Order: sequence, then structure tokens, then C-alpha cells
Amino acid sequence: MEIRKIKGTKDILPDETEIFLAAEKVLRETMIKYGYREIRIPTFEQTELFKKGTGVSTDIVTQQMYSFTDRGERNISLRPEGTPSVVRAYLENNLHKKRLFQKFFYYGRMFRQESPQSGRLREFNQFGIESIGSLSPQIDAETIILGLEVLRNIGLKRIEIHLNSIGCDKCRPSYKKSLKEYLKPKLNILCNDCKRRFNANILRVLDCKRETCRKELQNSPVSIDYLCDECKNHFSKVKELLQKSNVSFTLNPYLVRGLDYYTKTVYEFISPVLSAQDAVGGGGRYDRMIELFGGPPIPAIGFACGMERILLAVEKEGGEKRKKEKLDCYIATMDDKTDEEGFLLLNNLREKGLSCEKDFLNRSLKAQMKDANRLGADFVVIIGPEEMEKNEITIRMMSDSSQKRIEFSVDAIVKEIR
RNA sequence: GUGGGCGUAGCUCAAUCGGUUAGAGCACUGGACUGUGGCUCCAGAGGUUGUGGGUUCGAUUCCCAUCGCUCACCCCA
Repeated sequence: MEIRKIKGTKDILPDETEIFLAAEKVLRETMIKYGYREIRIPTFEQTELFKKGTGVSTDIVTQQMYSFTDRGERNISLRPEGTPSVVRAYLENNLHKKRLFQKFFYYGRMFRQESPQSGRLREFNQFGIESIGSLSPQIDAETIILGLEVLRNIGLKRIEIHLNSIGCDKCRPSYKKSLKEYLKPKLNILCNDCKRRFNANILRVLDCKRETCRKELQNSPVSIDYLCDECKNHFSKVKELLQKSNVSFTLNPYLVRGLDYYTKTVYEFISPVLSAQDAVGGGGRYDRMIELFGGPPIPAIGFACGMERILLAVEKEGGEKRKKEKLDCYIATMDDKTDEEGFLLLNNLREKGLSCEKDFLNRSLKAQMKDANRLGADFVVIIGPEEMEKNEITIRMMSDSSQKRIEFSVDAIVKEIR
């Protein structure tokens, strides 16, 4: 086999597909329960959308997008995340003129050209929500509570919530300024990456994982001390609502998300059982994006979760194995003539709604029985020459090995199985 | 892009200091049971040891290159 899958992509084989399907069903049900409605957005968009939405200073846009020029000389990118598309669709379809407040969720594949490692692929599945139109701290709390419930419903037991507020356009500049002043004299102690971040996006220095850098950050100014009154009140209300809703969280002043558009509340859902890539989901407010896209000043908040990471964490927690699909009936045959009868019966039983299978390799009866067992068949219908002569079949109940001869008719067989 | 680890049967893994025919479990096929699954026993099939080169009397083992996978940094879901 010389053609192999592309690095960072994954074949999801039937056993695993069933796990995905189960999780997808659960997450849709949960979203709908909270009043979110599914939106399906294109897999690729104009590159410009992500430059503007996700942000030109992010790693995603500068180095991770699958971008190409199509035959019409248009610059196109496979979506690296969902939020800019949802906002685009929201404005392009004039949804903001229909209702003041709307809630969406999406589910689908995202693409980012990064080095793959545990919990990180180049093509991966994300689901996310976007709650557009309300500045209420209740919505911040709702999204966090919803995220927590979705993750739990999918089967995650241990989830930690990290919470922070990074302020708004009014208060963040003064915070950045004092952080800069604090770090400037320490610049030569910091790692090379942090030196780069110091100029590119100083907030990112905060979540450097190097011991030496962390040490220097111990007494650094934190964003919550610099919040303006509006942001401060908003954040305390969010915290209060979560506490009153019995949602425990950790305040993490070093939580700075890598996307440009966040304002006020930011958070991450973290699984303690995962290794380096331990955030199964993350999100926050992006109150300026809709205006940035040419719409009215409408606030919004949302999060995104990575399916593969969640399922990895569920597995590591020792989550329950899904039980395999049952087969109602397996048809075993003996020679050419009975085999053809078997094929016709197969179709007739399926028409009656039964899941049904037979052998297509002319295998021995013994092999067919083994196959039936492997497939988890409840019943085996055996058609042999002896049965054919009397216009009968043998029906065997696999659970207790009992079997009997009955009339060879679809109705009689269906009656036995039901 | 940088660094570490690993490539042996379908899968999970052995193989002593470099030693002659590369093994085991599971899975698979057949038989014991000639028209009957699971349990047991017996037998069988299955390998370019990732690929190419080098060292050596001899390489799965050592060296080089290359491809692939994986983990970590960066960043994110």
C-alpha cells in the first residue's frame, strides 16, 4: 500500500464511528434542550473571513490554515474554527433583524496544519455554540453550564473549569501597559518564545509553561485587577451565578486564549486525565466581532469543544464500552438451491423490518453458525434440503440453543422472532 | 520548524553479548463433532523483521540514510 492517509488525519472505522454517533446524538439533544438550534456552515470560506474574525495575529491564521487559490483566483481556506462562519452567516442572512437574541450550535470538521500529537489532529471534529445578542452575565453562565452538561452527558466524569476575564477595549490597554512595564526588566530572563510574545501578543506570556518564566510571573499584574467597572461587575455576576448554580470553577488569571476576538469572560473545560492537550473545550465572549464584520454592535459568547479529545478522555477515564448492535436473524443455508431461497428470504425479512444477514461465501453450516454467533444474532433460520422437502425451516434461538421446525413462510418466521 | 521514542504475523508483543529454522497470546481456517455457534482439545495457515545501503563469516540486533508512526515544545479543541 503506497498511498497512505495524510499526516494528522484519521480513519474512523465502524466500531469507532458508532462511538461518535452516540456522542453526536447526545450533544444534539442537550443543545436543543437549552434552546440552541443547529446551523450548518460551509467547510471552506474566503480566507479573509478568518483573517478578520479569528485574527491576523493568531497562530491559526498566520501558520495553520489550509489555504489555496481556486480556479477563479479566489483565496479560500478550509475552516480552522466555526465562530467566524456563524457570525458571517448570521449577518449575511439578516438574522439580526429577525430576533434580538438567537442561539446556534454547530458540529463538524475543522482543519489546522499543526504538528499532530496526542489529542491534536489536522482534521478534527468540533461542536460549538454561539449565543448572539445578549450582554447578560446569565448567558455567560448558561454557556458554561451547558458545556459542562454536554461533556457529562457524553460520558466525561472529571471536568475542571478555568475562568478568567480579560476585560474589554476600554480596560485591557491599561492592563497590557502595566504588564509590559512589569516584564520589561525581566525580559532577558524569559525564554525565547516569551521574548517573541512580549512584542507579538504580550498576554500570551502569561500561560507559558516553562518553570523559569512562571517564576517571574508570580507577582505579575493580573487582568482582573485592571477591569473597568462594567467588566468588573459583569465578571462578579458571572462568578456569583455559577456559585449559586453549584458549578465549581478555578479562577485562572493566566488563562489567555489564543484567539484575538475575546473580551470579558474567557473559560476552558479541562480534563485532568489528558496529557499535554488537556483542554476539551474553550470559549468566551466576543462582543466586538459582529460590529467588526459590518453589523450593528451586538454582543455574543460561545465555546467550542473537540470531539476527539473528549472521546480520548472518556476512554482514559475507563468509560463504558458500547454494546454492539444486535442482529435479529441470520439465515444459514446448505446448497445452491437453499442458498438462493435464503437470499430471497433475507430480503423478505428485511422488508418486515428485521435486521438480517446471511453468508455469501458458500461456507459450511458450522462456519455459518460461528458467523451468526459473532454477529450477535438472536435467531438463526436454517434452510437445508430436508426442510425444503417439507416446505419447512429450522429456527434456532441462539441464547438457549433451542430449535424447532416451522412452516417456511415469512409471516411464520417473523412471528417466531418477534 | 525543533527535540525524544518506536517500526518484527491481521492485532498486542518476545527473540540472551551479533549466532544458524524469527516465537507466543489473541484473531483466522480446518478437525475432534461427516446438518449446528459459544467451552475444551488438536492441527494448519500466516513474515521482504518499514525501505535502501554499510560493517561482519553471520544483522531483527550495530552504523548511516530514508520513509512512516508517536510523544513533547509552540499553539490550540
